[in-house]
Amino acid sequence: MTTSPSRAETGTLMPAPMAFLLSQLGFHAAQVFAERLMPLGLQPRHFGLLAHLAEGEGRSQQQLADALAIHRNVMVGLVDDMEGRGLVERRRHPSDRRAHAVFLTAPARALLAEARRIAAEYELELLTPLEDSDRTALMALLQRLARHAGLNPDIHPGLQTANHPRGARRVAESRA
Amino acid sequence: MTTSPSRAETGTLMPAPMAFLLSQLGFHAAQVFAERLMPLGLQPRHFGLLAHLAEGEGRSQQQLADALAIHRNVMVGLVDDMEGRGLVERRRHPSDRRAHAVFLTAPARALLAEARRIAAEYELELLTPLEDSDRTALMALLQRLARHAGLNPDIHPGLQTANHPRGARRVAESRA
DNA sequence: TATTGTTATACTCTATAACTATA
DNA sequence: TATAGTTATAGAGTATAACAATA
Repeated sequence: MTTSPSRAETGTLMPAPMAFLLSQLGFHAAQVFAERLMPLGLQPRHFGLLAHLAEGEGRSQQQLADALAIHRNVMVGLVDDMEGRGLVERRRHPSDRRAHAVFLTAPARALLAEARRIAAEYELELLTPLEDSDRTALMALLQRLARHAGLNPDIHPGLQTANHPRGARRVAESRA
Repeated sequence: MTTSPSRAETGTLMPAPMAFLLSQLGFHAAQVFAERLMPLGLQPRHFGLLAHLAEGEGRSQQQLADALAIHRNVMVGLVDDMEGRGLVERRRHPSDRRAHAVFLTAPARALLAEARRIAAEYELELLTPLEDSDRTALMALLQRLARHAGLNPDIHPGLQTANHPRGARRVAESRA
């Protein structure tokens, strides 16, 4: 082979090196996290729902969907899945007979704890090359960017399933 | 409403605040970039291919697929699409009659220039809250993380289409 | 009339495997 | 026998719209 004049945009040639690097790292982190979660039978969206419920149970599916920016139609399947595995329970909503009140089960709490352990473990690996002062500095810088970008701490853009008035999503293909 | 004991994991409660924030920002940046590219009729993958070809034309589809970590089957459709829009040309490969040599067209160069302008513009917006010294520091920190994570400057994980022996991808759903 | 949960349908995207023509 | 490009098929995931029950 040896035909590799490749090794293109190594940073300097990119018009948006920071955005690209940020995006690369962000997708990579999400990918690794998802892989490590797999042995638990969980996907990031499951983790997101569990973590959110742990902060306050009894919410309706619509409330959960809004909070995580997942479409309610998708939330149905997500709750179906987790209820089938005995991780959440649908109970009667105290004030709205149309809605369900979603609760965690004991096994779900144990599973969430384990998932959090895995997340913390990966966090350490990811940050290995940085000393404490660097980590603090990086965190502060990223938070400033996140704040300016208007990011909501509860919402991960990778889990969004459109709808929520949040900007176009349609893709421009000129294929067929 | 006012029923929002929500506002959960605001950073301190997260087991992996840096990884989560990084991922949030990375997905957000990719999302905004994709939206801004849409008016040009381009998706990030189109931009990736154009940018890569601009660094060296005449490569085979397989070489391009390897370089960008896109599956060759997907590369076919991508090149089909772009060829149909007059952005790339498939010519005879000088040394391998099985392969095509892919080249950019003049309109593609103009389009790539415009896309780069858009990218540079977004980069500035994203980095608005940081002064120059902060930007330099952030860039350095992210590069250290990227290097440690083994990221390839040419490959964006969000464009990967599996196959390439790069680790599992299968998802564990226990639905049906 | 609007909203919650649900379901059905169409559509997009991807994975996988196969095939051909070359190597 | 292996590889480049291509195509076909099936599957996962999503968007959209509709519906019944309730607000």
